[in-house]
Amino acid sequence: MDHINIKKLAEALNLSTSTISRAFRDNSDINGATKERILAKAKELNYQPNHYASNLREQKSKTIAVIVPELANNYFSQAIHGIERVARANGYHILIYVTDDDYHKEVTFIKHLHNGRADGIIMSVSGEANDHNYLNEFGTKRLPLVFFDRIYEDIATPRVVTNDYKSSFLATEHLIAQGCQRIAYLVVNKSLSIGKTRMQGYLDALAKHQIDFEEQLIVDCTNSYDENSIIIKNALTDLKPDGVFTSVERLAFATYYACYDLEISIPDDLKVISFSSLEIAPLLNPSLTTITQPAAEIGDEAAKLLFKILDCEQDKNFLNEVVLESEIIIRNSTVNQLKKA
Amino acid sequence: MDHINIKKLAEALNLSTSTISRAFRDNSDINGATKERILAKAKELNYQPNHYASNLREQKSKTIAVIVPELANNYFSQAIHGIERVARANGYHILIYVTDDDYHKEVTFIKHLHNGRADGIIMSVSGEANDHNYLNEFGTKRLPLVFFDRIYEDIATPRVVTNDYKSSFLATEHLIAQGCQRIAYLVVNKSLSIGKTRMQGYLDALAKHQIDFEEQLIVDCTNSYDENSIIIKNALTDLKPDGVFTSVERLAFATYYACYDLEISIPDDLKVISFSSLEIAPLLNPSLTTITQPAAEIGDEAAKLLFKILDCEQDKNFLNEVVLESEIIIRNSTVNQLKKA
DNA sequence: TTGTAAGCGTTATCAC
DNA sequence: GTGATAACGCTTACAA
Repeated sequence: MDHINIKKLAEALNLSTSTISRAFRDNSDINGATKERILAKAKELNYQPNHYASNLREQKSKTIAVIVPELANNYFSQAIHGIERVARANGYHILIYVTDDDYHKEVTFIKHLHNGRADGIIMSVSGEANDHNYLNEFGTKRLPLVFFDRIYEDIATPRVVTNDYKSSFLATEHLIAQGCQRIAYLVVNKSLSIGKTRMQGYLDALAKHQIDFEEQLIVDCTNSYDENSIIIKNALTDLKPDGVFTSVERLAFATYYACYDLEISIPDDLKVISFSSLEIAPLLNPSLTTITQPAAEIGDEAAKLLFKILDCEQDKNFLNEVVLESEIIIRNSTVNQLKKA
Repeated sequence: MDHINIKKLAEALNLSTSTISRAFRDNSDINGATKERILAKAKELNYQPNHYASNLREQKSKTIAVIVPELANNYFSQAIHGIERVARANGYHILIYVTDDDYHKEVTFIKHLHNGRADGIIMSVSGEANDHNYLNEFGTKRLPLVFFDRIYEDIATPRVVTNDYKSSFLATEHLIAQGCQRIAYLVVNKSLSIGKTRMQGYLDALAKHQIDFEEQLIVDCTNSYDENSIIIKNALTDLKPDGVFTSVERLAFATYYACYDLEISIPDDLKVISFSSLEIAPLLNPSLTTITQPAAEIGDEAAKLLFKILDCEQDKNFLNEVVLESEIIIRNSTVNQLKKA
C-alpha cells in the first residue's frame, strides 16, 4: 500500500473508480452518504487525486506561469504577491520564472510553457530590443497571455500598465519646479520601451519649460552594480547635474551611494526622484521622492484579466488595456532643507 | 491541426509514436538521421511533448514547490532567487506558495502538493506554535522536504539554517558594548522557534554582562503594520529602552518610523540592530546595523540538498543540517555620532 | 445512483 | 532501428 490511487481507494470501499471520482467533483450525481463515506476514507488514507492524471484528462492544468525580469525588486515581489493572491482564490497554482533580463531565457520559458504545463502566462517582458515575433508563431495555439508593466507594444494581448509617460513628465516638472536646470535621466537600457516611454516624458517636460536638452545627460546604465557605480560617478563628476531622474529604483540607490562617496549632498547639491515601489523610501537618507506604482494592484489586475480569458469571458486576443495611476510622493530628496539654508 | 501531439507528428513523418518519443530521450537507440528529421519537423510544427502525459507516465514532475511565509521581504525574495537558479540549472520548475504566516494555509499547501504536482518541497515554516505532526502522517510517502531558516526542530528532514543563537548573542553584546543598559527585544511571535532561538541569545548575553532581564522589555508584536506601530510607540515611551534588537527587519523599520514620530534620535537616544538582508541598509537614516543572513546562498544550499535527495544520493530522512554564517555589519544605528557630541 | 470502458499523450517493454 | 501495445491515474459518456 505504498502509493494510494483511485483504484485502491475504490477497492477499499468496494466501489468503482467512477464513483470515487464523482465524490471529488461537484457537478456529479452521487449519493450524499456515499460521498461522505468516500471523502472520509480518502482523508484517512491521505488520498489526493493525481494532478497530472486529471489534467491530462481534462486538458488543463489550473496553473499559471509568471515571468519577471528580476525578483529582488520591491515592485516585482509586490506584483507577484498580488498575482498569487488572486490565483489562489481561483484555485490556481503559480509557477515563477525569472529571466534576469535575458531575452533568450524568456523565449525558452515561453516555448516550454506551451506543453500543457500552464494554462496562461503573466509576463513583464525582457526583450524589448529583440524580435517579439516568436509570440506570434504559436498562432491560435498561443496560451492566454497578459503583460504587465513592461510590454511589447506590437503584440496584441491584454496588458496592465501605468501611465509612465505622464508620471515621467510630472516628475521632471517637479524637479524643474524645485529649481533644477541640469537634469540627468538614468536608464538601464534606453532602447527598451519602458525606458523610452519614461524618457519621452522627461524630454517633453524639458521642452515645455524651455530647457535645452543635452544628449549626454541621458545616462545609459547596465545591469551590473559595479559598472553602474562607475558610470554614475563619472556622470555626476563630469556633467554636474543638479537633478537626477532615474527610471528604476536600483539606479536611485546607486546614485545615493555615489553621492555619499563623492560628498555630494542630496538634496542641496543634487535632487533625486525615481520610479520605485520601495515601502521604506521614507526611511532613506534623505527620504526618497518616488513615483510609486501600485504594484500589488497591478498584479491583481493582471491576474483578473487572465482569469477573464480563462473563464471564457473574453477572447484572448482582445486588446484590453488597463491603465493604473502611479503616485508621485514628494520627500526630502527633492526638497531643499530649510534648516540647512 | 489545432493541437499538435506525438501522434500527429508521427503521422506527418510516417513514423510510429515510439520513434518520435525516442527522438526526445537521450538514452534510446535511434538512427541519427531519423532523429534529426524528427527534431526538425517538431520545431517546424512547434511540437512540445505534453508535460502532463510524460509525468503521468514517468511518475515525476520535474517541479519543486517553495513555501514561504511572505514575499515582500528581502530575505525571502533573495532566497527564492537562489533556489530558482539551482532549480533551473537542474531542469526543474518552481511553484511558489505564500502562507502569510498562516499555519492552515501551510497545511493545505503541503497536503495538496502530495498529489504528484511536485517532486519535492523547500519550506520556511509558519506554524511553529502548532502541531507539526501533519508532516508525519504521510509516512513513507512524504515528499522530500528541505527546511530553510524557519524550521520544525522535531521533524527529521534536511535543513539549512544560520546560527541565530550566536548572532543574537553577539548582536546583544554589541549593543551592550555601545553602552546600552535597557535593551528591548522585538519579536513577532515569541513562542515561535525562530523568535525563541533569537531571544535566547539575547537573554544569555544580558546574563553574561550581569544586566537584569526585564520581562516587559520583550515586546511581542504582530503581523499588522498599524498594530505594531502602536505597540512599539508605547514600548518606547513607557519602557524607555536605550537599545532595540529586532528579530525581523520589518520591526526595525517600524521602530524607525516610531522614532521619527516620537522624535527619538537613533543612535543618540536609542540604538537599533536587526536581522535583515536589506541590500540598502547603508542608505537608511541612520544606516542600519544588521545581522545579515546569506539569503541567496541559503536558497542555493537548500535547493542543492533537495536535489541530492531527488537524485537518490541521500535518504530523504537523513537529518542533514547545513549551518551558514550570518554577518553582523555595524553601521550608524548603533554607533554614537561624534559630530553630534 | 452506480458501474463499465474508452481515452487523455506519453513511454517502456517486447517483438520484429 | 523501428513498430505495436500496454500502462500511468483519472474523468466522462453511456449502460445498467
